[in-house]
Formats: sequence, structure tokens, C-alpha cells
Amino acid sequence: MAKPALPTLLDVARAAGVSRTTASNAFNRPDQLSGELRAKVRAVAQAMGYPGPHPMARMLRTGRAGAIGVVFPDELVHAVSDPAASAMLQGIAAGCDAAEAALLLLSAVDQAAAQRAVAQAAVDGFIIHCLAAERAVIDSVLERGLPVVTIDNSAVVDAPSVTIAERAGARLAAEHLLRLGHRRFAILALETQPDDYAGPLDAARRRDIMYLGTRLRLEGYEAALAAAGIDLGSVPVEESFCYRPEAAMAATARLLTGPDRPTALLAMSDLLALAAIAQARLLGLRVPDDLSVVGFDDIPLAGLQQPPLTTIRQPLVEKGRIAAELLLGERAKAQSVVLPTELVIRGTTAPPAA
Amino acid sequence: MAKPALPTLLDVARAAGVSRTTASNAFNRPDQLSGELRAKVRAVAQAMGYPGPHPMARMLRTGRAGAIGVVFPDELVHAVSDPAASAMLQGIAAGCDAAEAALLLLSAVDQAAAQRAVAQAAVDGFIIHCLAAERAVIDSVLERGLPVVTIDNSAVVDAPSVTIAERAGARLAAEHLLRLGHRRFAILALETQPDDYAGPLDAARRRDIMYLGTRLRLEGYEAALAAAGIDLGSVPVEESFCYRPEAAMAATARLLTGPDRPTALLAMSDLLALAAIAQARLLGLRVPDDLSVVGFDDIPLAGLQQPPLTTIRQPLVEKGRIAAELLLGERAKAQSVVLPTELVIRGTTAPPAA
DNA sequence: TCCTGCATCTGGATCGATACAGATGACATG
DNA sequence: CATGTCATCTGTATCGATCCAGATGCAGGA
Repeated sequence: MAKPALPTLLDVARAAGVSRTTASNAFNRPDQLSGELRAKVRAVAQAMGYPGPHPMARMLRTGRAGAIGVVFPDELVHAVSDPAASAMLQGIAAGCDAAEAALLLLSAVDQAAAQRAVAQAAVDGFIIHCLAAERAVIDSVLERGLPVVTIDNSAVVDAPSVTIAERAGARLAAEHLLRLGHRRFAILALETQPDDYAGPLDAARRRDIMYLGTRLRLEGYEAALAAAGIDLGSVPVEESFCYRPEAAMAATARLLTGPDRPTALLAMSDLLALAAIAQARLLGLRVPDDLSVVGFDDIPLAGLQQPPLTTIRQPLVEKGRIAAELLLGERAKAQSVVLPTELVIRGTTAPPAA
Repeated sequence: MAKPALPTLLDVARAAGVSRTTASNAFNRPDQLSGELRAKVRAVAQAMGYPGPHPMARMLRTGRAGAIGVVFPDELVHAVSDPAASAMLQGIAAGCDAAEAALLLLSAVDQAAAQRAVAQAAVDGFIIHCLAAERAVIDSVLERGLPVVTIDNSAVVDAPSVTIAERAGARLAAEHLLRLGHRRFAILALETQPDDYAGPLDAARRRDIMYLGTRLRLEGYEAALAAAGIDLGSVPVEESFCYRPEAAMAATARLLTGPDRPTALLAMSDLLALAAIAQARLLGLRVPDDLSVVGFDDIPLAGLQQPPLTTIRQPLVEKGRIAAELLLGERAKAQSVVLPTELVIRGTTAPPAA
């Protein structure tokens, strides 16, 4: 059963007794031929099993791919399982839908493979999400010479970017806890480098934080604490990742079992916060009575927890949508868009126990 | 600042003083030319800002797109935010990585747009996930004449499929609760039709359940209950969707507030189960003391809940990976693969209160 | 009658690459 | 010295469509 070669537009044209151009117009420009002829051509095409104009041929000729590529730092695995990343992806998808573009997902976990994938992608532009360390992949993207928009990563490439008020958001979180009267803090940080390290954030690691979001949130927390006269030396910082809850739980355990247990925990993401709360419970601590926790992101799950999570909201979906619109030219070009963050007070924060 | 036309392979060849073919080989077939010449050509290309072989032209010539399309029923929004769907997507991504293929996401929510997108997609094959109602989209996919694999939906198209032992899994869930001594049950069902209905599953809706998974899980539950002598007339069934927790919570409220409150709840997905547990708590019920709950899927979140969720595990990631492998021919062709389901007993089930 | 405008249809050039068969020269072999 | 082999490089045909300029026929106006 050899697969019979699919008919082409030329075959259709011949069978219908018209020119190639007319057959093409029957599919793409109804106004260029009479309704009757159009109907006839399409009927002939249908009867022959013509699958419609060949996408690759059309792309080559028109120069438009009708798709955009989204490059993620981690494995796609995490891209889709992290609610914050997936909310952003939703936004990108929404922006694409509006422009009738498809979405090509590319992961940068294996840099060599990613570079090949980027070079081969049939797209009209790229969105780069949160890459910093994967310089080679970024360069591959730039080499394509296509439009690029970055998300959460304004510094890396000279291209329009969409970011959020990271530092201001982090400040809000810390200030909220300070207002409640807390004085003993701990910080549960996101990754600083792509090396799968989990543990205390020492001076060396603190010096080169590759992920901008991590750096800015930390700065925001510490600025607020310092302004309130808290000795930063007394604030332990543990680094872990949000896609491995066990790591975050272990980090939380380290933060909560020393002497002078903190009464307030600043978590750089909601997933970290949730893992931390789970760990706190295991240690017999009540949230928020014994420990207040503030997350970051406001993922959909955050409000459904028991108790619901106090957190810093960032417009995740919006972020993706705006990036797509910037890329697809549906929005006036701006060199960069900064979206606001906002404190959402729910049930995981309270004044410290007396 | 008119965009300068990007150089082509021909330009590179001329600049390097070689033929087009040799220039092409410098990029694709290192063994076809001397190392020196290859280095020289690539250096010239680099210097000219040549972005590498044009993907669309290459695709047209080679007939390979290096990507597969995944068609989802709902908005991409749900595809990526539903942990079960995203785990499956992970699997697909893993299978693609292995074959160096990219992933094109297509949503079928607007059927006309989806048909256009399918017709235009530069892919080597399609994975259809869980489509049933969107017949027009399925037909568009089939018209492309490309390889197709379906997931969770063996009946719809004559193509290789990957499914799980839905009915057997559902039986396990019900039998587990029966063994614990429960006699008063309620069922929280997934959607039966793509009409956004939430409410009791009446006879009419029960008659045409379009989503196969929903149908089979219901059959499994009821078969086990009937076999244990439970009067199915006494088992209320509420339909809702997993991507809208409020709906599932409202449905749970209806199930739990009548007379003869059930002591055991069979939820067709983990997200439904989590929403149900949240609602039960709001009603002042303790889980598992006052109400036992069994989910379905075993999403990563399930084990991290407090208490951790008893559920039916299905190999979500595996499912996606196998589908990708079937499609990409990395696995011997089989007409269909059925994956096992398994009961995972955690903390949300217990004997009914005396 | 001739010209103009409009709707409809056609032919050739083109997008940018790869496949394939064949040319070239160096070198070893009988 | 003729021949065969090998590595290296070239030229042409081709993938399947769209673009663009022009051909055709017909109706209406001067």
C-alpha cells in the first residue's frame, strides 16, 4: 500500500481545466473568479482528495509562517506544569488566536538541540521567556533575524520586552508583614543559577544571580526590611526551585528549625509558598498563627488553598498576551512594557503570636 | 530603516566562490566537503549575517517539517492549566525531543479558526487529544493526509490510539470505598458535552455522553456499585468541569447538602476532587472522617495536598510520550495502546463514621 | 465605430533550499 | 600507461505554491 502522492494544485487545475493561478485563487481569493468556477474547482479538488494548498510551499512563497515560537528555559515539562508559566502561555495563546497564528513550543534545556530547533522553526518571530543563562540559544534566535520579544528579561537582548514591577511587588510583600508587626523573617528564594542547587544562598551565589526576577525580588524584600531597621544578617535566605516541591519543603525545614524561628516567610513564588506551608504543617506549625507566609504570582490555585494564600499578584495572562501582541504587531510598538504588581491579602498572614 | 533582505544560500555561495550545493553541504553534510572549505564557507556566511538555511524552503524541498501538531479541544488555556493535560503535554514534548521535533499547539475552541490553522500547519503529523464533538476539526486533520494518533479517544478516527483503562480504574476507586464500608455514594462527573453545562446528570444527558472518558469512568463506578448491591437510583451524579473550580464546588455543595448525605465521593478527576474537598471543608465536614474522596489521574499536586489525595493513577506523561513515539515512528506501529490504571491509597479515604 | 473600464482568467517568474547525477583531479593498482 | 577508486565539488531539476503583468471578452459611453 504505497502512499499515493498527494495531488497538487497543478493536478487540480488540470483536472478542472483551469490555470494554476485560477485554482489557487479558488482557495485564497474568492473575489478573483466567478462563484460558479470557484465552486467547480473546489468540487474537483474535493473529489481528488486535494488536501488544500501545501503549507510549506505557501510559506516559502508568501514569507509568512503563521506561527510564532516561544522559547522556554527549562524543559517544557516545567513550562507547562508551573502554573505561573502556563498562565503566561495562556496569554500568549490568546494573543496568537487573535492574530490567527499558531504556537510553536521550543525548550532550551539541551542547548545544542534547542539551537537546531530554533534554526529550523517555521515561525514569524520569537518570544523569549526568562532565559538568561542560555546565551547560545538566545544568539541562535537573534541570528534568525526575526522579530523578538522578551518576557521577564529586559536586559538580555536589545528587543521589546514585557516585564513586571518585580522589586516593587517584593517590597509590598515585606511591608505588609512589617505592618503586621513581624520582625523575624526568612526568605525562600527561586533559583539564582541553572545548576539545580538547593540550599543556603551564600555570598558567592548572591554575587551572580543570573535570573533577573530572583535578583529583583530579593532586592525588593531586603530594601523594605532594611528600611524598617531589620538586620539583614539575621534573615536567612534559602534557594530552591518551584518545580520540585520536596526541595522547597526541605529548604523550609531548614529555615524553620533553627533557633529564633522566623514568624514570617517571604516566598518568591506561590508554589514555593504552598510547599512551605505544607512543610510548616508537618512541623506542627499553624499558618498564619505561628507563621505568616506571602507568595508571589497569584496563580489560580492560590485563592483555593485552605487557608487562601496572601500573595503578590502579577498579571500573568496579560503578560503573555501583550508579548504576543507586540510581536505580531497588533499593538503599537513600545520598547518595553512594565506591568504592575499588587498585594492580595488573604488568609496566610496575621500578626505574630504574642 | 528598511529591513535589508536577508542573504540566501546563493549569496553565500557566490561570496565564498563555491556552488550553491557546496554551500548547502557546508551546513548539512560535513562529510561532503573538506573541513577547510566548510570552515571557510561558514565563516563567510557568518560575516554576511546569513541566518542559516531557510526553514520553509528546506521543508518544501525535503518534505519534512520537523514538528508535530497537537490539537486540543478546549482553549489552550485549559490545555496548559489542567495539570493532567499538561502532564500529557510533557510526555509529548519528551517524545518530540527524542526525535528532534518541535511542538505546534492548536486549539479547537473556535472550529472555523481551528480548521484554518490545521490546514496551514507545517507539521509531519497530528496528535488529537480527546476531541469528540469537534468533528469538523477532526475532518480537517484527516484531510491533510498526514499520520495521526489519537489520545483518549480511540473510537473517533481510524488511527492508532493511546488510551488508558478508564473503566477498570473507576471500578478500583469504587471498590476501594466499598471495601472501607461505605454505602452512601455520590459521583462528581466531568463534562459529558461541550456545552458548559453544570448540574445534575439527567437521563437525557446520560444518554449521549460525547466524551468517552466520562462515559467509561461512569460505567466503571456504577458497575462496581451495582455489583455490591448499591441502588444506583440513590447515587446522585453531578456534572461539572475541572477547569472551573467554583462550578465543581457548587456541584459538591448540592451533593452534600441533601438528606442522607453521602459518606463517599467519587470524583472523575483530581482537580474535581480538590475542589470538592475545599467545598466540604467550607461546609464544616472533615476529610476523610466525615467524607471520603477518591480522585482520578494522580496529578503531581495530588500527593502534596493536606491530607494527600487518594486517587486512581494513570500514566499521564507516558501517555503523551507513547503517542509521540507512535506518530514519529520511533516505536513499532500498533493499532492501539491501552495503559493501565492503578489505585493509590493516601489520606482522603477512611471507613465511614460509625 | 472606437475606446475605456471591469470582471475574469492565464503564463511565466519566483520564493530558497535540497536531490541527484555527473565532472574533476589525485592517487593507488595492476 | 591505462584503469579504477575515492574524495571533492558543480549544475540542473525540482519541491508546490503565490505574485505580477498581461490577455480576453463584454458592456457602456463618446
